[in-house]
Amino acid sequence: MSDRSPWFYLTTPIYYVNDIPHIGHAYTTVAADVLARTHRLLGEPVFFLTGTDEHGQKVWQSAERHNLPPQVYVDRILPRFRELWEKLGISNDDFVRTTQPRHVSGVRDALARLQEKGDIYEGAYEGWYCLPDERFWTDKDVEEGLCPECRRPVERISETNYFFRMSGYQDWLVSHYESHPEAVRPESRYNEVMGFLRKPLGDLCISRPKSRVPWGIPLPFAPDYVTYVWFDALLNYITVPRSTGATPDDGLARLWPGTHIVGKDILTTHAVYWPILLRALELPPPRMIFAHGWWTVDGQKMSKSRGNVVDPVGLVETFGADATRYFLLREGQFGQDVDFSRDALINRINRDLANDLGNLLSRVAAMAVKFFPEGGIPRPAGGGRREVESESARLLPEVVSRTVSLEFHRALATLWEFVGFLNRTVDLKAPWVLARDPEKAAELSEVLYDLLEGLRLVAVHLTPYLPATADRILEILDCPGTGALSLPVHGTFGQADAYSPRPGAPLFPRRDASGALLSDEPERAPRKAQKERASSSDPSAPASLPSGGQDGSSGSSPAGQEKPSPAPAAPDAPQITYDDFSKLRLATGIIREAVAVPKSKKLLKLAVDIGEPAPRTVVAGIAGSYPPESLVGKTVVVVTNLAPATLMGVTSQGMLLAATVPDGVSLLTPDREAPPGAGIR
RNA sequence: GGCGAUGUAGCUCAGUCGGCAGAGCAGGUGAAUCAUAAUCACUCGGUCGGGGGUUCGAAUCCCUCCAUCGCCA
Repeated sequence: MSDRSPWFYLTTPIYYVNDIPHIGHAYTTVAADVLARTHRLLGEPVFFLTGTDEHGQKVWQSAERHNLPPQVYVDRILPRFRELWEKLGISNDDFVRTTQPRHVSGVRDALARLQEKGDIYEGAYEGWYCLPDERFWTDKDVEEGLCPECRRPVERISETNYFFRMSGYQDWLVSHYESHPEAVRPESRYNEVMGFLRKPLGDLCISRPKSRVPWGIPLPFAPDYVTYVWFDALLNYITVPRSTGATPDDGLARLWPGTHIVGKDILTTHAVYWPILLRALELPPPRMIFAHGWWTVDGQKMSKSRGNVVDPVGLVETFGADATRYFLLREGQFGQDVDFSRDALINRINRDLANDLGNLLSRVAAMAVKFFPEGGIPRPAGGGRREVESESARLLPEVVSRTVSLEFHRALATLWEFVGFLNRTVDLKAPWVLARDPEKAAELSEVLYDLLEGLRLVAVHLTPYLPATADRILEILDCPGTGALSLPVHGTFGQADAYSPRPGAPLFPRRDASGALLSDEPERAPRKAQKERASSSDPSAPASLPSGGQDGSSGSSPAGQEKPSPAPAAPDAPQITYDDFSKLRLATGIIREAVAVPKSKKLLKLAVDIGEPAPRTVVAGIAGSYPPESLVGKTVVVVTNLAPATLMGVTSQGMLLAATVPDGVSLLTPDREAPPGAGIR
């Protein structure tokens, strides 16, 4: 099999569906997303896979506790991950679940093959078993009857199981790594793996008796056993490629070998067991395994028992997907541990995103419009000094090469070097001075073109990291990407013919120390006040960080500013004018009929009387909070000039206003009786 | 206990082949007024963990001690 498939096949680990997603999951997946998007930007065919690990004892037990069949249970908790990836803008090409038939059959095929080759044997095993960790320990490991890893009690278990013969492949693996030192990174992890391989490898237990663990893939040759979750999970990296071709072998030949991004905790599994398993299946080893570091929180290890687990959903909701992505990859080296703190996050947002980048775009776009109200700032003819061009040619290729080698923080630092250069250029060229002298009009135009073109290049190179922000920059520059961007086509200076930018709301509003938006800062400099804020300003903050709009936060704003923070309802929501608001037509309406929309869990079809000759049909996603019969006769608030939309086959001619509350929604209703169709302002 | 790594400015870190100690953030001073009180310039700040050695010359190479971390047992 050729090792040089043109495809860039990239995976994250599949996440244990029983876990609550935390910042570490987000870290791995965002990093992989940036890498995948960069390779796409370079014009390579990319297959980016993530997914969930759904078998095993813990899932089975949770399902039992919820009184649900395991499959129903995992279907129900799956959205925790899926929705997080959606919110974070993850561009995976496929999503594997270990309960999918394509995976199950792939695992069974692999097991049957190993069995035929004689790489699997039956053996007895006796040892101490830690139920929560789902692993055995030897007598030496166990201290006082407690699991050495999690300190919970272990139990003595003796059982017959199936084992995978690994020892026969050890020499091969060592020589493979000796000739491919780049295959495990960073280097310190490579050294660890080589150290691990200096000692003889034991065989790997790959089964669990069904009587103890009923939730898994049955062994094809021993139906009373299920496949051990690790073995099951690893194989996803090839069961999915198998499912993408006309035949399994076609699909595999196209995509495999892949590149794996994993956390440092699962390095041995991926760098030792997995290549050997592949070898036994006569497949080549992975191209590269990169083990990244862990997040600490305010200098402390992140753990459930400490209660300091950082919730990525809260981060995205408070700070936005792009700011979160930026922080994750900018704050530390990808191979090493990094510390999370709310102060550091806010600092990155204010300094790098708002001040350096956002403000650069604001000032350049504002000057372009001010000095050339008709727009059309052309690409300067001929040569001349092109500092921006040469600087872009010096720095931007490095941004790409750093990214491709997974040095994300250095890639971003380099891109920000260019941003800083553009800011310096503004000060140096002082367009506002040029603008005072009509004879300098040509020079002014050239300077602005250079800056705008520089900003376009920033946006293009930002695409993998901050996709939504990159789009917004291109929109403001009025050169939105025509479909897919490509570095060879769009990545060099001088591509745009002319600029007529359209300034918009700030890319990243500044935040105060509590994280609230500072959209309209008061006259009297609050800067001193911020500087003076006690370092112990929010002793209460540590644990639950940004788990949504905890209203404690605005009250604890520094220096006793009583000013209510300007409603940070939607973190990235631009400020609107009264004109904007007045476009909205709101009216009271009385619900005359309410029925469930067939096949929908959330939607109700309502007939709402808003004083028009006939009631309007409005489809509302409130079935979770209101039984249909409870709604008839209720007075509600309707947006009446919303463009109609068809949901589940029913056309809705408006929408109801409702507050989002913890357990669903709460409809807005007038405080006193109001007739249908009363206007609302 | 074995193997490996790390220790550089208040913080986070870069430092190639041995050749005058660097960046960002934080601190200080000033300039500018296009911009989200943003930006820009200048500046303060280091016994390169301790000790010893090699060398004309050591953050860099060698030895040793200390501290921290990782993998394994």
